[in-house]
Amino acid sequence: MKDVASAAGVALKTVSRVVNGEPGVHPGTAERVREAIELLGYSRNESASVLRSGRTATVGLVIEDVADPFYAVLSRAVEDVTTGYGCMLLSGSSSEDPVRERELVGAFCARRVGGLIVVPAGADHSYLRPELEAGTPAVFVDRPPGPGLDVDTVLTDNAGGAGLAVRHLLGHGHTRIAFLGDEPSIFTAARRLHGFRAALGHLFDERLVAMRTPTPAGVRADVDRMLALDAPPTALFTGNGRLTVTALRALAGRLPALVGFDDFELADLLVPGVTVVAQDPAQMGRVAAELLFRRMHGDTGPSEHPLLPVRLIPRGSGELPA
Amino acid sequence: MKDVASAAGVALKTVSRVVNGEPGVHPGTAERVREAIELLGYSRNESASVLRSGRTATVGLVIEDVADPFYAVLSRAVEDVTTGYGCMLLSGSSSEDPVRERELVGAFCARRVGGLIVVPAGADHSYLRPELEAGTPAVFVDRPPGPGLDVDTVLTDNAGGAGLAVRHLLGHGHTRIAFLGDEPSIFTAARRLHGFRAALGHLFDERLVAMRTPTPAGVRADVDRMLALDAPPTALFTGNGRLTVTALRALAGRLPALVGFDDFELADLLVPGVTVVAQDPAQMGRVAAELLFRRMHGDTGPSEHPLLPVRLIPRGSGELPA
DNA sequence: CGACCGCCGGACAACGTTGTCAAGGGCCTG
DNA sequence: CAGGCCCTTGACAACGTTGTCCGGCGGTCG
Repeated sequence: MKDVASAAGVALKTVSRVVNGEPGVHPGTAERVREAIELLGYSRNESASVLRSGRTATVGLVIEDVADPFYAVLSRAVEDVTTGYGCMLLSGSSSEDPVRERELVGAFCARRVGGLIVVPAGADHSYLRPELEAGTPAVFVDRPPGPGLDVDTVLTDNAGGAGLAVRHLLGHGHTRIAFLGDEPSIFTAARRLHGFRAALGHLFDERLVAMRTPTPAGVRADVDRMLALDAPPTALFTGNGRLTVTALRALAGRLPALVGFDDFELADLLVPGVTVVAQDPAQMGRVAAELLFRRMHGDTGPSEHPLLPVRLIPRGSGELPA
Repeated sequence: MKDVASAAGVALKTVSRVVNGEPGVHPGTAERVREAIELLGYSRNESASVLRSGRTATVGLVIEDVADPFYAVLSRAVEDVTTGYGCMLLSGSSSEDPVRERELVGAFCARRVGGLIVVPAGADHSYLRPELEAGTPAVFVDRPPGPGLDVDTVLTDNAGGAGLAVRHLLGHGHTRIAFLGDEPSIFTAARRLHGFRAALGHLFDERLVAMRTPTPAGVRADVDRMLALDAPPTALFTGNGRLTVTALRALAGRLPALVGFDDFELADLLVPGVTVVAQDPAQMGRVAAELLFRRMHGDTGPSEHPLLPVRLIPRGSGELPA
């Protein structure tokens, strides 16, 4: 910048003004400065700018895994909103590891992000308190923070969605409905189990519930065990997209009625089409990002907790008779 | 940091030494400093650190769209390697827009990233020259840079893969093979067309080629036109994952033999299973990232251009007879 | 017992930018 | 014609950290 200033024959500050589009610079001067910038291939040092001004125009996003289509779509939505506000997005995958989550948040804060969007992996987020008090807003997405932290959240109606699925299957005559879910320590899995149980009422049977990290072998074992019962299930409710796909492979043709939580590409092309309770990850990302930017722009109202609706999409597998 | 220093009763520099794990600090002093850090919830200001030292421990990644599973997996692989080297990953989606690509690269450079991994959208990358000369290495992935830029690339054997697909179909008796590809201005699409044409030789028929951005309506029109020919194709080669899926929908049961470029989840569960020529996006990301880190660590050898192999996975759709 | 050496801690400048404040010059108004 | 105001420009300090250099203290060797 010093070089640009001397090349254009002006003071440092004038170059700074031009670079930042501040008013009060003679158009001719500005043009000369711009030429010098072009000529020298100058690019502003963001670090120095941040250091001096305290502003970063950066937002941090912690998700579970970018390679998971659900979070990939969510990321993209957040990125689009962020870009729309002239900000950059920093993101990282926690791999469901609380330690990694905390490292990522720490790295983002050290880079002085203006705000955080977090899909939490851990159960304790007291480490965030200093940042929140320092004025860095945070929005929790898909799962709430640990106890004692009053921040905005954007959650899906997990229990309601599970209820929707169960009632749909009940409506097609099923009374033996099984549930395959993720680890019960994961918030969404627990909420979906809750909704499942509540909608089934006295029809709930513990033997028809299996909750674990969805590995092919594990899911196959669960499916085999359930199908071998004296009174096997006639319908299956799978608790997330990965489980639905894993279960379809494990079933290998022995297809009971099936409704899955989460939509996925090609669900419509399978035979039969897979009926799902669909969330909208892009909407989730947009809502969270917009909320975050409102906070970053100074909205200090009480914390908000929008609950996003789900939608049942019948495609065939959920409409098979009992 | 100043506060930490006075709380611990030491000088600024000593705190700096502790934070950076530099030698030459009495263990007891270091412990006192760490306690003060913990107590005050201090976190180093990365901007100031970068400004002073010039080092960033950050890598920039420009891809086409995080929400695309191919790039999502690639991103994750790059992120894992980056994390392994103690670096942070900055990434952004260009949406196939050269202007956006350039903006992203500019933003990354302004943040003084240590290196760049780019899936280029544009055809001219001379704007990168100053950065490269300034010592910021770059690796181009999936597509080469515009002419006149001597940088590392990591590409897939696109033409070879297309040839593999065509010979597979020829081997099952097909002589009328159609090609649906993306915009020919996209490098990979052009290379795949090239391989397709070369492998077909005199059997190549221009009426059986359609190249465009894969919209459902457009692909349907292409498919309808080809199937209505006097001598319709008996086999179809689709030029990327998105096209394969779009074509499957457009075909709606009128299924000729089909081989797709790119593997995709559930390809094995469709009926028949979809035969594909599979790339390995994770490997692509890893190779590119490792190469970049070698450059960042000072390897100044001649530019490298690994060509990643592809693999034909027969699943049924490519083995249908003519 | 004295001098030298090594180890540890501290003072200070500098990184590149921007906020503050002030000064110069031209133009409008009284 | 003079005074004042606005527009444009510039000088300077400060942001938080780290590299450089120096000083003091204790131990060891001659």
